[in-house]
Amino acid sequence: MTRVNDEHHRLADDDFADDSVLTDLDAAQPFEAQTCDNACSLGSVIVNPQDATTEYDPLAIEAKWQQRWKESGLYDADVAPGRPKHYALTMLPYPSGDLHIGHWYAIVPADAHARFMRMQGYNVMFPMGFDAFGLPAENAAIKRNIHPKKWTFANIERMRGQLRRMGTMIDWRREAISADPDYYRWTQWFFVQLLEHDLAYRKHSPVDWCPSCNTTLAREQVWGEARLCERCETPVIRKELDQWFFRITRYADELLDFSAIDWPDRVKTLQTNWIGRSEGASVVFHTEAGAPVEIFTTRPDTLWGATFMVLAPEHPLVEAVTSETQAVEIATYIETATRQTEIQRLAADREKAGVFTGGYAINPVNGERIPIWIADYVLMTYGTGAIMAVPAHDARDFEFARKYGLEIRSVIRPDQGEVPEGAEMEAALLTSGSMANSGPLTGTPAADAMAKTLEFISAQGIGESTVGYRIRDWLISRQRYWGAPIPVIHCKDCGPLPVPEDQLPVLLPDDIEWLPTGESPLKLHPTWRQVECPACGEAAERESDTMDTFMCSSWYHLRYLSPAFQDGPFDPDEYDYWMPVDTYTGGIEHATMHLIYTRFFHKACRDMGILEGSDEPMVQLRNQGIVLGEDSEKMSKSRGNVVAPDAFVDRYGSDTVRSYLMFFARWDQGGPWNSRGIEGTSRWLRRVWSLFSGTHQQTEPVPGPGPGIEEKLRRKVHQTLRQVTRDFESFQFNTIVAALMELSNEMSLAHQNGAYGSPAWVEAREIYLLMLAPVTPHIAEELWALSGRDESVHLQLWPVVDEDAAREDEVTIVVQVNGKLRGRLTLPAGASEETARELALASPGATRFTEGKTIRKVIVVPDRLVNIVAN
RNA sequence: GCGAAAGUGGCGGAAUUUGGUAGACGCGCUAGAUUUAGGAUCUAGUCCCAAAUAGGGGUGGGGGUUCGAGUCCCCCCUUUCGCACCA
Repeated sequence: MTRVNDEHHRLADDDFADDSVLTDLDAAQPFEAQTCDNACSLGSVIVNPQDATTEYDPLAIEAKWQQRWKESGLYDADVAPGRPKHYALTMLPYPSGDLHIGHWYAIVPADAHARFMRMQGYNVMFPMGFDAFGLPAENAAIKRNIHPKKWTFANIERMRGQLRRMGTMIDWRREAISADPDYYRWTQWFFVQLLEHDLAYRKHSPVDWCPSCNTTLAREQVWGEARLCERCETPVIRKELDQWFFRITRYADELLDFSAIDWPDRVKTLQTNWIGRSEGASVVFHTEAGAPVEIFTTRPDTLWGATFMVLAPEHPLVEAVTSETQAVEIATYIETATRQTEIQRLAADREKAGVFTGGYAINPVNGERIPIWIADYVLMTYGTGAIMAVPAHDARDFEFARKYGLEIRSVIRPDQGEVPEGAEMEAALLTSGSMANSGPLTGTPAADAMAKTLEFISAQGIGESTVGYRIRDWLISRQRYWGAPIPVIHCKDCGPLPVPEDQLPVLLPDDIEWLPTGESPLKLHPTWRQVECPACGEAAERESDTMDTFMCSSWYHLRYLSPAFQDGPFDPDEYDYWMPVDTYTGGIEHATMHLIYTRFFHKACRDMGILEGSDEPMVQLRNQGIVLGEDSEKMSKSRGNVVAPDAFVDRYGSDTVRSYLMFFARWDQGGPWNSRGIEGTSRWLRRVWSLFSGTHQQTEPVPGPGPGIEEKLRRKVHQTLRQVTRDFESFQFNTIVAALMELSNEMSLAHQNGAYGSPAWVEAREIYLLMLAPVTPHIAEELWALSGRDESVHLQLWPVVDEDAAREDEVTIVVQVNGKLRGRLTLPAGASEETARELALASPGATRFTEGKTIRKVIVVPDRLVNIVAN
């Protein structure tokens, strides 16, 4: 999960991970929040020498408050029965070395939202941790000869400091690190539970293997048609191996049910497509060779149009059905097909090719003898690896039939027209129609075709309705060192057995050696694998594969509940209070990986009796977009367009970086970083500072506010409060900052007009600082203190909109003639339709255009507009 | 090919509840003020055409509904993302 922000930081951005980090690593120092003293000595970059005594000095302010917040435990979140809770979670980072701008973009608005919820009165927990197992650490180890553990924990230390500088409300007491034995002990424990509940199994099967990462990958980690490794974009190859799987397919139907969660449609669609449920039938075809072949079809109503059958080249019955005369050709084809997959099935318009096996099957609905072919357009991994081919009504089968001169027979009568003659068809007929040439079912209308056919085949005992899924069981074995060892012992006599719970964790050995074979050092370790069989006591061997790191990240939100808990993966009291996660934020790239795994994991744990309550782990999900480089390209070290947040924090302070990240783009969309744009939020905060720190005070005596000034100020304040509240609720951070900028402009004007010091001003300042608190917590805290408050601004409740004050008492009414803007009227709010109509009709803007015309109609929208229709 | 999202100034982006003043806020730019200086600050301006404040045009293109469309409907184009021989 790792990639808090953009897609594969983990490895594709090894770019990020390796070089950049390692250069500093020897000198890696814990990065502590600056104390006031040294921060002050750094000085402020933006200085107006004339105001040297009162200038905004973000670095000093931020360091001071971060220190105080830490000391006072301001953000500690504890179980408080009876108090409404809010569990705000953001996807944990992978400790790649340095926090980059994408991490800031993911975490800062999530933090602002969490702070807002806290001011709404919730007991908010906002924890953080590290997804610390994974390949970059091993790559670093091999490349730089640093132990993965050392590399990882040094990076964590560094990133922790960088995270602190953000000024978040993270409760660090809850930090969890997946590579910590106290953590992975429980990851292993979960594996054992899954194994004992038959939700984990070991199977010898073809799996995707990345030759560059030297490990197997889950189906979810193989991308695109070219079948590239998700991390290094190397084409994967296929290997036959004994591997561990989790039965996620058992949960396919439940995972399609999103009714209990508020997640973006996009994610729900991605997961739905990934699961790929399709209803159909399985039908058994007998073969002349004897072995029955089961097929899956979504169109059982076209059974009578099946004129041949196709098996995947890997289908186990290929050999059995192949005739002697075709054996050589078949063997050659299989070899070619296999090699093709191994090299990589090259892209685009692969023409369908296949070979006749020489064998025949019997179509069970009509007893016809149909040839059996093999072709690689039939996939062993979907359905049963065998299809009935209905060329008249399937585009692929049609193409294949034409190429090899196989019979095409239409069994659908289109709504208009006749049943097409197979030999004359130019393309497969895919539209609906009634059944034709279909024996007893001929004439069945399209609407009943499926049901009737299913009824028929089930009555005949030749098939039944089934559901096919695209999703496959989750392959979790990795042939790597830096991961949680799969807690299994292989005994010659007793088979694979789980490590007994009292022997967990199975610790990773530290004394490892990297051999150039690319193989996991665990496999080659001289002693680590040697154990006694827990059942018979004989010599046995440890499993040397480790778990997919997505297993670690499937339950980290549970470890945050009680990271030190020793009697189980989490403290049930904490679970009962805090779970489920109320707001989850992170990148969309995990839609079909982490976000589907963690749902499965939660449901599996529920069924194993480990947890109860909500059927879903995370109630609300929101995704942020990606920050691109200034060149509008994805950031990468090789492109040299990586934005380093530290430099901007040094120069402008965290509050400025925070507010700019919230302001510069729609959060869910992201966009290119602009180093000049940040000047805008920097200026804004300096103006806010001078407005509220006292430096804006005029030396001349102020005559007092003019007429209506206070009222106008209050109106703007409460209107802004209404908007900001609503925008926080809907994660519209850019307009929150815009609204605050607008209000400070308005207040500046009010100040010039003598509002300073008036009751309306005092109220405005208070509300302003409260609204500012979640966005820029340090400056808000400092100005709050300067205004004479003793208690932290972050302990205050969110202000309430005074609707009376927010109400406009005068409105501008637009006068249109034939829909075109012709003038404006200022009227008291709530003026009657008659008044508006008459004033509009008499207005010079209108009369100029209505003169000499007949007025046909006048539309009056109260407090909005008057449209005069005339011709 | 299938699925989803999106096209608004030079740029990032606003336009809420319900179709009702398009361009909020900021960047950039222009002019001026101030300053020894400025990548500082302040003031004014900044959709286009046209022009002193009139008027016309304008939200990817075309059509439609409506008194009125960035917003609703239909067709097309473009971009991005996901899936991709799924039977």
